[in-house]
Amino acid sequence: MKLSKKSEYALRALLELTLVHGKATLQRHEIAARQHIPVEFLEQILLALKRAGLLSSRRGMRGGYGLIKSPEEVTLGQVIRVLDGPLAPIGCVSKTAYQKCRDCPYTDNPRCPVQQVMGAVRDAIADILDHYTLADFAAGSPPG
Amino acid sequence: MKLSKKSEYALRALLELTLVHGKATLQRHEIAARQHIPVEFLEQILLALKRAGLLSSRRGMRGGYGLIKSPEEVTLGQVIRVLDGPLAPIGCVSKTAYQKCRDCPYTDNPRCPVQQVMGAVRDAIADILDHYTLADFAAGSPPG
DNA sequence: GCCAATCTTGATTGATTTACTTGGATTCCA
DNA sequence: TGGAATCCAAGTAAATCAATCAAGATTGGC
Repeated sequence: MKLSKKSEYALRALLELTLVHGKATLQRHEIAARQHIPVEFLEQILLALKRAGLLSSRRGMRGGYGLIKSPEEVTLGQVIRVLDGPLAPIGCVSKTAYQKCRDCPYTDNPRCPVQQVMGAVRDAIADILDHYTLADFAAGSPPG
Repeated sequence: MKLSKKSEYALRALLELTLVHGKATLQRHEIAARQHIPVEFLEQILLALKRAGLLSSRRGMRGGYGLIKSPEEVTLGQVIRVLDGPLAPIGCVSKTAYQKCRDCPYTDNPRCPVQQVMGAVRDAIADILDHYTLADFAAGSPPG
């Protein structure tokens, strides 16, 4: 049940980009300094977020990164899925990346006890993270 | 946000032991066969559950493992913590294994945005798993 | 008392993942 | 054209995961 450093850094980087959204862009070393993130590691995270369509970037001397979408329409769930994959604790209850469980005596019967509990856990996690936007996150207050 | 194979197998093994609770004990190969678990791997899981005080065991020819506690008083949260460690996605929001987060610009200020979201996620997970007993699990119906 | 079945314990392995690092290529602006 | 930035593919060291293996300890049955 762990969040990777990659996802944590991604959230923190997006926090900084949300704070300056509309006003400025930031270079990787600025984000790294503000959030104490190893700069070269941060780079590959920003790149992934860019490929996922969340960030724009600009090379060269006055380059940097900026948030493309408005902070109200990006959820933390989306971000974490980009870097860590599905939120579900187990493949057979994932809604975004379902995977049939083999080697299980119930083989995908929805009455499988493991599937039932983990389905509930997945829903609880997704309920929070898919409703928590970057705007909520930067404001430091839960959505609602 | 993943559940390890170890924890999954532990839950499935305990499911079998719950089903025969009070009536019989089971040997590791019986559990392994019913739940398709590699027997030597299962062994170290059962041992960990025994050390955690959940199982009793008996060596020799008519040996085997049995559930010590009643299925109503063992929660899935307890089981998963034995094998996978804390439920919290990040150390600084764990209640059973709190760890101060260093290298974070907020250094443990409860207003840290990451701490706020992940705290909510931890609570949601624990709310489910710490109220879901082995009895609920074996019955295939959520607690309540 | 001996044997075979069973649990107990610790070490080891191989694959994968994590958290970075390195080295270069490309782009932009002055 | 040169320096400052992003882009991108690999590589690496350490940890973790999922087993596997090899010996020992204990018990029941004969």
